Amino acid sequence: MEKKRNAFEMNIAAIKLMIEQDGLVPGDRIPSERELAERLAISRPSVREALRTLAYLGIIETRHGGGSFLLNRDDHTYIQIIAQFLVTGDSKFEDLAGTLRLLEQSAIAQLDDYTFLEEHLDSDTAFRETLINTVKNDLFERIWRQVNAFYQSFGQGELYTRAEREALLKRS
Amino acid sequence: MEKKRNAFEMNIAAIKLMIEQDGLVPGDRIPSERELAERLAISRPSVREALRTLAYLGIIETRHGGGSFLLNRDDHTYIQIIAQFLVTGDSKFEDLAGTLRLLEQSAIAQLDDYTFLEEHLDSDTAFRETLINTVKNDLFERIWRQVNAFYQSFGQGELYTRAEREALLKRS
DNA sequence: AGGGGTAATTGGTCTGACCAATGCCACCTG
DNA sequence: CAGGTGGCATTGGTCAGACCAATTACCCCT
Repeated sequence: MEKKRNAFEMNIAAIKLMIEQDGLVPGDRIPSERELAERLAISRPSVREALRTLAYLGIIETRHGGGSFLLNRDDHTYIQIIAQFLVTGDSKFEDLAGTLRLLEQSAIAQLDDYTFLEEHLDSDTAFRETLINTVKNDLFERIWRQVNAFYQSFGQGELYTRAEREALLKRS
Repeated sequence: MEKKRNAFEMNIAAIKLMIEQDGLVPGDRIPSERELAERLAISRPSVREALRTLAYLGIIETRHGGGSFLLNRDDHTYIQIIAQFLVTGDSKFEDLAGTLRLLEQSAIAQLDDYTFLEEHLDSDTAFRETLINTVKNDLFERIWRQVNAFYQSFGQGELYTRAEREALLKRS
């Protein structure tokens, strides 16, 4: 395929290829930085630049003095990375509240039984937390948690009043 | 809060913070590696490890001899990069499709006039793109775009059939 | 056999150097 | 004066080597 990629990306690809060829599985330790440098015929700084990126992506984990280990792909660290860049910059606070309302509205729309939600009408956080848990979708839940965490970091209060919570349930 | 992050992630955060404080916008050139090292009081290899990661994520672009430049957010390729490492199970894919349906459902729920959407019933992508544009919420739109880009990277086809698109409009 | 301490291993960081590509600017040439 | 053209400064790309810090492995002594 494209062999015009720069050296850095080729190094990442080479390390990935070596992991596959060595038959390494999540949890295994990958060769040390010095050994990788020797096997790939590149310097250790170059190896480190590649490993640091892989670690940032959640592909591997490095332990000082211990080594680098393949991570389980189910750790879902990728969504954290995505969220980190989603919430940076110029996202206004109104966007945060609005996005939360949209997410929770779609969660309510697919509810068939919502009687147990009435038990949490008194607490804004418990109400919304319980609501999101009814959606059996891990990605959706993680997105909501990130947006909600960012919303909370602004130190704002409740998203809905009690009357609004009651109205949400009656509308369905 | 979490200030126990390792030095590498703090360097990335520091560079991102400097970009914001300097008021840099996409297209601008960021300080040279040597200048960054001096301003952040770290070594150039450490700066490079951070910059290489940012470049791999598509946040910046580096030109040999020219410098490093901020890229437009829309050009970020980290979704595809991460997807490259996650192409294993279809369980994740189900989450992607489900999340997209939830997001778009909430977009439809707040529509009052949807006649112009009928013009795009023939195209799945145009239909959903137009739908999201009706929501005047930058953060919501960005989340949708990222999830949709992730979904597309799996090479799947349409999210809805034409009949489903028509049903979505009639239900409102 | 168990515990403790030391040495080897490994990641973390830095200094310094040199090469390669780019960009700028003065200089030369028509 | 206009345009090219060469060289020099800047900047990224890569490497070698060194030293520190944390962990691990192993040996030795009890």
